[in-house]
Amino acid sequence: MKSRRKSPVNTVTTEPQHCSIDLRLKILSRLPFFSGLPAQALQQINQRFIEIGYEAGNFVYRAGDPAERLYVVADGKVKILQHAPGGRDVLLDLLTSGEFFGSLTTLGAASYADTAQLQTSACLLSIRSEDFQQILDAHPTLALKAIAIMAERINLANQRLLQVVALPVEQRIAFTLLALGKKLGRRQENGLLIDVPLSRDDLAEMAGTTPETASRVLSQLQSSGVVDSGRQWIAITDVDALEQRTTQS
Amino acid sequence: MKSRRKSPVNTVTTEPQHCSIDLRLKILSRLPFFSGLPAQALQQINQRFIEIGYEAGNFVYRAGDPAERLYVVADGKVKILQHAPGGRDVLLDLLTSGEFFGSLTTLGAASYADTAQLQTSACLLSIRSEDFQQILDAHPTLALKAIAIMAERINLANQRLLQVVALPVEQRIAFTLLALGKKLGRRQENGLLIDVPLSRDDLAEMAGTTPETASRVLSQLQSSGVVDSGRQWIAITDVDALEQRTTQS
DNA sequence: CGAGACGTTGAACCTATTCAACACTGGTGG
DNA sequence: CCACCAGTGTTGAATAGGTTCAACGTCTCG
Repeated sequence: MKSRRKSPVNTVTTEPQHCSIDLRLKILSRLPFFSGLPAQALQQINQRFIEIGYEAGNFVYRAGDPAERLYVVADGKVKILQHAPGGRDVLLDLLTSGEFFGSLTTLGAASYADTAQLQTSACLLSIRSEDFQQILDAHPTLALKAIAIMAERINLANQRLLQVVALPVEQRIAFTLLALGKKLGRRQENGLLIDVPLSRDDLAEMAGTTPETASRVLSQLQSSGVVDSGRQWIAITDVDALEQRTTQS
Repeated sequence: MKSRRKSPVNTVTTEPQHCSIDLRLKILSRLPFFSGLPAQALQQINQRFIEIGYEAGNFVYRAGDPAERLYVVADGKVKILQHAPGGRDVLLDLLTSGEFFGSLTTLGAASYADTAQLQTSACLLSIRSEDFQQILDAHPTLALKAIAIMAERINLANQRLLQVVALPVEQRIAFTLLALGKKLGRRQENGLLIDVPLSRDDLAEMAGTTPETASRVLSQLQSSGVVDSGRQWIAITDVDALEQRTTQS
């Protein structure tokens, strides 16, 4: 039975009102950064942010652009890419509501090393690095949290490096799908849906392989009943079975 | 001509007096963290550190150990490893005098994700994460610097991931050697000596390949006159030629 | 001097890429 | 409304790059 249902992924375009001032405060207060901060301080911080609405496919910034802003995802999904000279890319992360990216301070590199592109239409909050640096200066607790989050990201990057070097493609794809499921999964009748439009190319760029190989592995997983997938969507139907694939053959 | 001179790498064991109290202050003031801080504050911070001398090969900590200390390299070289279940490891970094590793705050993961091992005998300064967190709290400028340094490390990790995915072994090894030369290079008659004992296994673990392949590539580079190497040492005799190898065949 | 770690080289093998052809899907414009 | 087309996904076969296994050489240190 090869009938592929239409994509169950929610592709509804973000409405303008989703970026309302109310949502802004809510998003900011949900951020690991700002949780626990007095409402007044939050209000002040909120004023420094501007909001930007984009359509899917648009670039927030490209590698090489001057790095002078920090971004927070209010609604939608953003993908962070790294380009190789040979044309092959790596998809570093898929960010969702509440996560930040870009430049935190003015101390770092002068230009972005990676590219940020909208995976779906989205609403972003943005602040000048300069302004955010002042906020960090005024609230040392926030800086400590930022350090902790960045430490985690370093560990994640190292983990992925290890996987690419030490594990076969099949296992890497299994890990990638599980991570996506954990982060972006939505419970459904058919299983755990990865709730973002995701092509074979995207998956390949996450697992460090080619779209053809990603397709092959996915086909095999599908015929084993571990995942269900179609055009631009993937659902994990058997999480345990997929976890087993991360260890052996 | 295959005569290999004895290793030109300085393998002198760190003497106890290298870890003297004088050196401690000097090392700390050289740290990106603490540069520009008033001498008095530095003195206070210095008191929170303890010093530890280790012999080459010893482990500072292993993956899984409770993460509760931050370390600073006073003298010697430390390698940071990540272990794969299959036995294959990745050498994440080779730290030298002035660099830090370990756990900066108590907010992060409860245990280390990587392993720190001495590449040479070394002297380390160490502070409890708890105490360091207080220092960061008291000096927001330090926290900002820490954030910048971590952002750079994230970029570095992503860069390496990209290389492993997109570039052939030869180019990865060339990049690795150039990075090592830039960081640990010492000018010599025969060229730029990578001033740390480095086996083929180490090089392989840095470039994400096997010792056999590393040896083969190195042999080829040697017969082209680009590098000179022996047991546990490598020198770059022609930096420009090596840089060319990072782009093409 | 002997033993063990380190390094080199060869040959077979295998995994994943590459190249290519084809199928399906969804949206656009005639 | 249908036909078309570009984007997306699938599958096959050939290829190549690197690993693996193995044997041997060399250096260092006790």
